Amino acid sequence: MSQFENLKLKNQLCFALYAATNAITRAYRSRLSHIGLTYPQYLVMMVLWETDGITVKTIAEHLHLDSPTITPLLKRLESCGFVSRQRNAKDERVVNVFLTDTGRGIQARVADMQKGVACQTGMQETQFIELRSTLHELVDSINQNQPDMEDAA
Amino acid sequence: MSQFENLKLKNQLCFALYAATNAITRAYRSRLSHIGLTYPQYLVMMVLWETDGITVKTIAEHLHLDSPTITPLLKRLESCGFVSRQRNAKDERVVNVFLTDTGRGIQARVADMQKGVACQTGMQETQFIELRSTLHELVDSINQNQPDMEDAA
DNA sequence: CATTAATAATTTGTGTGCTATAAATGTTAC
DNA sequence: GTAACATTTATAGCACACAAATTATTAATG
Repeated sequence: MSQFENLKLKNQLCFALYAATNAITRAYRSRLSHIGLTYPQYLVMMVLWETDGITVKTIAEHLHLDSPTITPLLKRLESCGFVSRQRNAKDERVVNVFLTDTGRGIQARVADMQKGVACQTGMQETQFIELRSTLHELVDSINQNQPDMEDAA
Repeated sequence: MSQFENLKLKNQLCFALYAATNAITRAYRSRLSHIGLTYPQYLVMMVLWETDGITVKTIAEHLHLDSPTITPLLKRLESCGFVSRQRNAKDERVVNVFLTDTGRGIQARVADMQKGVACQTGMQETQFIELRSTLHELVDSINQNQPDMEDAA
């Protein structure tokens, strides 16, 4: 047993997460490219399919990302014809994002594609659900225990 | 129950992974910035602490990334003084990467920092190990079931 | 009412992560 | 021994993800 056993790559939970996310994103990438979406764009579309017309800020909150991250992403989605962005008349600071007919139209194709990836993971339903649940707990836990106060320790 | 229940964000395993990886990377980012490393750079350093002097290709294989991805990363590590890159004399296609004294010297500080993140996850040892194991299985499974043959389906 | 504070979105700059391609070197076939 | 092929790295360009700063608008305060 070496010193620094905790710094071995294969013992790291963070690396296991990192590698798994990269792997599954790669699995989506080739399939999504046929539809004309990137993986984060696919996530945004899922948010809009659930709730059309919401604001940039709300989309960012759903994805646990910042507005600056998704602003250029939404512009690309708009230039591809999947969404339209409209500044809110009542509060002109706000931009609402709406699905176009095209954006709604690809939903069935995306659902098919999604099944393909699910197969590729080769995971049982029960294990799938448990893993998903554990990961959501992890996210909540990390966000609650944020130090945040910049050098408070 | 709506049609397309499988396309809801909160039901997605991939999004749970994506969000968890983003959250844990953020947790590392603030801590690593004091040391002068980014998160992927930290992963490379862990590889080198285990095996100094290996090639660019081998590092990439350990991290499940491609050489073009880590080449600029290694250059930044070199300009920060953590590693040195040396072209192999026997086979001049190959570049070996070596730790500098500085690169070796930060290992203890990084080990301390790592404990802080482990606390922030608020995870029990047994759950930690099980999650890590499940994720490694998932990565193997995705990589084995690669379609790969470009439109074979 | 005017000034200040807060909020929403964008802009800018840095660092990945990928694809595609090129360049350099090594290996093999003839 | 030279041509064809494979391997390794580097380069260029696109798309995130974030921090910090900016702009525009609204809300809050005296």
